[in-house]
Amino acid sequence: MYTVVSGEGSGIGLRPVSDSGAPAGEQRVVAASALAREVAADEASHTRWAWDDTNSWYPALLADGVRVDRAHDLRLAHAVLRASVLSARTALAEAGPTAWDRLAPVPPPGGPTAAALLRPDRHPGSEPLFDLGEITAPARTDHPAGNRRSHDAGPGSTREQDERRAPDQVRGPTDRPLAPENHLDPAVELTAQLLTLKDSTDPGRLRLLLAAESAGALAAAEMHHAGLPWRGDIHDEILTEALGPRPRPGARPAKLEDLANRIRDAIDAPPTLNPDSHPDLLRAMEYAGVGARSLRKWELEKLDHPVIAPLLEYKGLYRLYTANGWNWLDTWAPDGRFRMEYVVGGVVTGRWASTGGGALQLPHNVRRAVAADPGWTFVVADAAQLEPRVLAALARDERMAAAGRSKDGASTDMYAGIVAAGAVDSREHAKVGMLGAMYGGTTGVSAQVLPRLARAFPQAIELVERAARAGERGEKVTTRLGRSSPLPGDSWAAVQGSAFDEDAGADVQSRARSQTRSWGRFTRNFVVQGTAAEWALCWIASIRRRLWALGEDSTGCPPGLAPAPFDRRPHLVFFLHDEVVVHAPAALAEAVAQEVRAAADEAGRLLFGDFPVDFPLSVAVTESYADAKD
DNA sequence: ATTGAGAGCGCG
DNA sequence: AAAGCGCGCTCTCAAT
Repeated sequence: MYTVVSGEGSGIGLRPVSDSGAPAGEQRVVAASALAREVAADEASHTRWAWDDTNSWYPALLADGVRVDRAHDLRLAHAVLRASVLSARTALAEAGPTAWDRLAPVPPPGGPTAAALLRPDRHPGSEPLFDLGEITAPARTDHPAGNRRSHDAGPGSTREQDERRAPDQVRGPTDRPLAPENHLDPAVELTAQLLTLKDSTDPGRLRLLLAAESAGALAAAEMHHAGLPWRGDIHDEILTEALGPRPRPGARPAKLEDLANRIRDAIDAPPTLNPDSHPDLLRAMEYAGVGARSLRKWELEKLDHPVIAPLLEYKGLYRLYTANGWNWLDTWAPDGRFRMEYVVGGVVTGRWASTGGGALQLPHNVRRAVAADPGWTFVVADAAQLEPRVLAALARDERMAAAGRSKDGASTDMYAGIVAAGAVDSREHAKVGMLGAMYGGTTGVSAQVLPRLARAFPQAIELVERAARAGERGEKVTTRLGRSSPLPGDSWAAVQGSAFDEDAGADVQSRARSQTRSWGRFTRNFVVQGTAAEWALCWIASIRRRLWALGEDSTGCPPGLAPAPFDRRPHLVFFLHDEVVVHAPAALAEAVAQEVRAAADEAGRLLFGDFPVDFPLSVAVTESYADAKD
């Protein structure tokens, strides 16, 4: 059973819809102020809440202390169903783009991103659907961004990326308003999606994917609501220790100023030289005979010159200061919680992205500021070698899966297992070899050991090779649960075509070839990264359900600093691709660790049934995120 | 003033 | 050791 939630004039409509998509009762309209109470009452019926965008509705419910168990996020589901090859021959996929294709993700309320949108103060979610078009948060586009770095960006690559953007992508507020007929009813859309599932070639997998994606949206909203416990005083301590006291606006911190002077001295540069200006610094270094052709850290490290040491130190501290300095602290964690803004499904592969705050790039050197509340603790868990294990299971490569299983209490390190299986000589070779196989590496050690891996694990290697070849032909590839890759844009085909012209120059042909291989590397990686993302979604979906159930028994716990409804409950506070942080009453830590492990097993079964693949975790119970060694 | 690029680094 | 996947952020600088 579903309950469709929608804005209806001054109130909010709640419409029961059956699992087959048929209306299952009259819509009732309730006042916005009564929504939380109504939803809480209906949770007992275990309904699945269907709404346009989780962030339009759920934050307000959480603010009222109401947690929901299941949801169906129509925007996210629509995107999956439109692209999946499993639903390619359905009405929803074959029709033209609708308003649902134009929706940009709604940012979490109350954060810097939402504030930047200058929205008039309204009750969130009480507006009709088409108003969502005002959101200016950048929608993720369909390109794999394989050409973003300069060294492999051929001429015109930027233009190509723009052309790859589908014409129906959401744009900013200057975009023309959607026509009234495009203002679609969420109940109508839900019915269409349920029919699409039924007509798809694998309803089971797609249903699971949509449920996992929506559960992810719930988890992301909950993590934003709860926030990551953040000790501003510790953060300040880290910064002051590294940089000196906080400088007045416009000034460099003392340590940076110091290092800047040492850099200038070492290369005889004038005091006016700004080390933040790459062209100026590089020119001055060239004049001093340093011999650097770029300012990349790993290239500088190879050089021997008095300027190198202070320059490397400067770069490190500069990074800390600009990306995660006092400014960041003021903006993103002013009140003891870092409220990260995840963008569920924000990456083409299905991984999450984030906007503002850099939640997915939290550097290790500030993680000490992530400290549990008094009486509480963190359970930090990460999946060991997730992607190669996913590949083994995806390919049903029994020998590779066996290399990842622990025997007789032996190591659960899959790379060690690959060595033990006699495939390669060292753990390092196993690691770079597998990474190369999954990323499409063509040089160095990675390429050297690939043939040995292919001999030992022919099924796994064949799977990624086939994905690469499909991409090179311009075809879609699909993950375990049915998320399909985008097609390359029009300009891709144009370049391919022009390479076949009689008078095609060598440069045109080589550009076409390089573009072909680049897309092949993208699709090669898509199946693995995308399926790993699905495993992770199932994992956190299971975790959040288990944690809630665990909390039922802990009502004796004294309330913590965590906001309701999590004040007495262990809850997720951080997610990073293959890693989670749970904030839990200290007394529940061991129970939480057990549930997190059970959730990983459950995720493996959901994706791969009884195929014998293990997903071992490394789990740490700790007061500080920094102490969780990974 | 604002915008877009390139460079570089953070994370998985 | 520095190529091969996916991202976001912040800086400078040139163009608008």
